[in-house]
Amino acid sequence: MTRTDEKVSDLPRSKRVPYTPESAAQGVQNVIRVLEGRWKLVILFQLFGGRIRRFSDLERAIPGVSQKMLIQQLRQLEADGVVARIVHHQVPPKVEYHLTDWGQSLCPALDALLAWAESAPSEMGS
Amino acid sequence: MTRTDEKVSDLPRSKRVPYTPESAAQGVQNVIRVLEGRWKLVILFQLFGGRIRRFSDLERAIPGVSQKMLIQQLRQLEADGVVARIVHHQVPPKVEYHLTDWGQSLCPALDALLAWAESAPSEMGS
DNA sequence: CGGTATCCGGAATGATACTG
DNA sequence: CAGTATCATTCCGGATACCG
Repeated sequence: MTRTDEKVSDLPRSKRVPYTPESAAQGVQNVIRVLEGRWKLVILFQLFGGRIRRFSDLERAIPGVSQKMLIQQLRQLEADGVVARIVHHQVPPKVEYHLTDWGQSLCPALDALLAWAESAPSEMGS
Repeated sequence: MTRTDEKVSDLPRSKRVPYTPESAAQGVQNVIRVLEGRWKLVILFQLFGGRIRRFSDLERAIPGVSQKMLIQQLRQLEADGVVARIVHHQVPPKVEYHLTDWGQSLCPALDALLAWAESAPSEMGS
């Protein structure tokens, strides 16, 4: 496994396409930045599978989140093109959120991370 | 693409294995937690491909990092079982870092994230 | 209902100096 | 060389109050 003529899949994209190790790290960091935040992943998992939820739905579905945080993370996800926002101009106001196609396509990558975590050597306890 | 009888791969693991959407989000958050930190991914990309680097190598290879942050993030990655540390008892001191097998196996998952980012609808500018 | 505005505390990061 | 210790700063998230 530590051969020098290693498999291509053992090397990151940075070694296969015109990316330096630094820019590749940068690229992944950008992704992490999109995903990080106390509530973003929770929101995403509430929306995966094409589900559409109102602001108040999310608020109720995510115990402990404040309005400030919920709207903030939703806005960031929206700015990043992961989540879409639909405003129904009516009273009382109604705003719905759902994943963009691109946001939905994040699912397999997240699964890969989950699978990686599950493949841990089983001594992780700290 | 927005059918209701969606493909299995359109749903996260939480819908296929005994995980709730919440615990699935929790699982991914744990992974993010391992990966987050201003310098961790940079360190990882310096180590991918079975590379072994000394502390000072990393310090030089990662412009802008302080000794404090470098050692802190290395220690955390080590505690999480991603990075291994080899101390050569000699003077001057020599300490080498490399990825564990498990850490190396993170590469494909990161590539998936990178691929996802590259598949963006091309309006991301904010 | 779906937000905004403001204040606050703790954690993460950075700068700098010192050490085995 | 490979760290540790201390202090300063910046950032993130929580609490609360108010608004169209």
